[in-house]
Amino acid sequence: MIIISYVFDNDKPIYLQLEEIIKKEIFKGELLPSSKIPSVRDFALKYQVNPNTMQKALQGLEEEGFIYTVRTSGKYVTDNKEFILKEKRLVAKNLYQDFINNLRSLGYSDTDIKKILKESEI
Amino acid sequence: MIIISYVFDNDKPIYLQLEEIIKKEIFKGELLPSSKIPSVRDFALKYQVNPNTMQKALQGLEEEGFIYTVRTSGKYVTDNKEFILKEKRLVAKNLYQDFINNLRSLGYSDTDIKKILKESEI
DNA sequence: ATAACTGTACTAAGCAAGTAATACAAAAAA
DNA sequence: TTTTTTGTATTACTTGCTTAGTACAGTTAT
Repeated sequence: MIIISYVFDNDKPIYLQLEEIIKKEIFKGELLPSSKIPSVRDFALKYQVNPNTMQKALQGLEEEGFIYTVRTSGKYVTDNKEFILKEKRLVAKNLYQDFINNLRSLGYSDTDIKKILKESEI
Repeated sequence: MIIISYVFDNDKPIYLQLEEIIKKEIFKGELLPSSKIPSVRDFALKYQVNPNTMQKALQGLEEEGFIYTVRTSGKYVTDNKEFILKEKRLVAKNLYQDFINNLRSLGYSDTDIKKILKESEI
């Protein structure tokens, strides 16, 4: 059992942070489609959280369609690769839009923003 | 007295959201350097929050250097225009870095990111 | 002088959300 | 058949934010 010593942000509920972390594992292919994920208790142990907290996170992921449950057997990553890819792209798109909107709310014009993006080296 | 019917996000403390809102008013020049801002009670009324909540927000802004207090007279926006501009740029820079880091955490490579930025129209 | 307005401090109460502990039900494994 | 493992439900605790009320001190306006 690998224990992940993850530092959680105090500003957000842990279960939401867990959702994001696990979702990223799916996006990155660290959790493969159709594969069985660790049990609620094992997963909780791995991330050093309460099993209920982990369950809440996994319920969220199930409602979103990333995982499904076979009762008394376990939880599995969806086999819908297309869905995973689309979600990943959607998240990226939303990150971009939020970024742009935030710059605008600071008072930057679209011309300013284009300039900022052009001059930026990653 | 203009009442702002602002919808606060339940995920974050109201006083922090107020700090961001007022900070943006300063960045945008809606609150000018050296100008007097509404009293704690008036400001609270304007945003429909408890005076204590508003005071907490204004205290935060004072600690950051955006406003200063003249006791029994009122609170004023800093006259340091240079500071305001630098802070605005810092916020923008951090937004950019967070954006890039988030894309990376989704599994996008730097090459992917460059492509995304290049193909994006605002 | 008096009243009104400024920021500030303090206490208490209540509420909501997150977390934790425990117990239950069903299937699989031994 | 018994034990273990799975997900799930319920209940209680804790924490932090918001709200509310009150009070004080100093300046400004009347």
